[in-house]
Amino acid sequence: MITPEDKFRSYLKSRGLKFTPQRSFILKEAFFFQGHFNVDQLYEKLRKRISRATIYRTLSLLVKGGLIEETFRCQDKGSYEYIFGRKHHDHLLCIKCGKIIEFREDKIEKLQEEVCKRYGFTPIEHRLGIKGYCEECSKSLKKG
Amino acid sequence: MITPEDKFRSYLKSRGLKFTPQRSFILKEAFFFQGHFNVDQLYEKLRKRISRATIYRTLSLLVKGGLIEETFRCQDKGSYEYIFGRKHHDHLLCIKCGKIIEFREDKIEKLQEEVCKRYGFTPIEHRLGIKGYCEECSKSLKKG
DNA sequence: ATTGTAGTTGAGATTAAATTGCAATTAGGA
DNA sequence: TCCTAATTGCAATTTAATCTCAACTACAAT
Repeated sequence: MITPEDKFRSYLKSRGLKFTPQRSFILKEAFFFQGHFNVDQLYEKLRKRISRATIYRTLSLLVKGGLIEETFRCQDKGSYEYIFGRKHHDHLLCIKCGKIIEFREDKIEKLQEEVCKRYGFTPIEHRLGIKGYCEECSKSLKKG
Repeated sequence: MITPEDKFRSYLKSRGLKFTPQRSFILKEAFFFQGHFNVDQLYEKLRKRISRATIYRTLSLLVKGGLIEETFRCQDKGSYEYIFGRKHHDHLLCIKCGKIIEFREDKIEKLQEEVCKRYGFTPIEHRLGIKGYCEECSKSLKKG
């Protein structure tokens, strides 16, 4: 059973890079969020031990290593998501309360492949985000 | 037949804002690109007449007025697209040559609506971008 | 266990995008 | 034509993100 740390370590090793305590802490904290997070949230929890520069540098490595992914931008800040061991999914974003709903729709994935084929396009990654109002916020809009 | 200027003027009027020469020029230039553009490209063509600040301020108004749309970010710069009088579409982005291919796939749109219904979600807008290699770049990768 | 070295870190400087404050200017209704 | 609130350009500012560099350290070779 391969752990996130195993994966990160082997990515680093393959590039002649080192597994440092800072990188270990950042990996653990990123995992702790179990989903979406941004640099500020991470920095807030690690500021006593780790500088912003190192956080930025490490996030970039975690992306290259396939452990996290940059998702949509939120208020002009880069936003990340832990992807190790998780299936690909897309997002609904509530523009009122900020809630993020993950969904997976295989038919959409299939259709995307078809589109790519149609254009001779070789897809590497894709991102689908739908902005709107979540169920609760839709209701409160109708009422109020 | 309603023109882009009509639409922008009526948006401005509805908010008690003014239709200035600067706004007129920016609207025309944005339209001239017939598709995707960023602030730099616009500024390059208008620098003699219009300041960067005004371009940023006007783009924001054009977005609110429904004439342009912020699309994906490209190299950390906001990128816009003229949408007035055009149908919604999604994008394929070549990460090698930078080419942008627009496509429209109604089945994907339909499926998105279904997903939203499933979650009681009221969609306002969505964005689907697929990154990869365009036909030419795919070929040159195989060769080289 | 020791050593050597290439990679890493933190602090602060730097870059670049985008926003803001303000005095001078102007659109457009009265 | 006049009046006023909106707009503009400029420069200063803000903010995210990157970079520089001296001090430090992981880790492989010895």
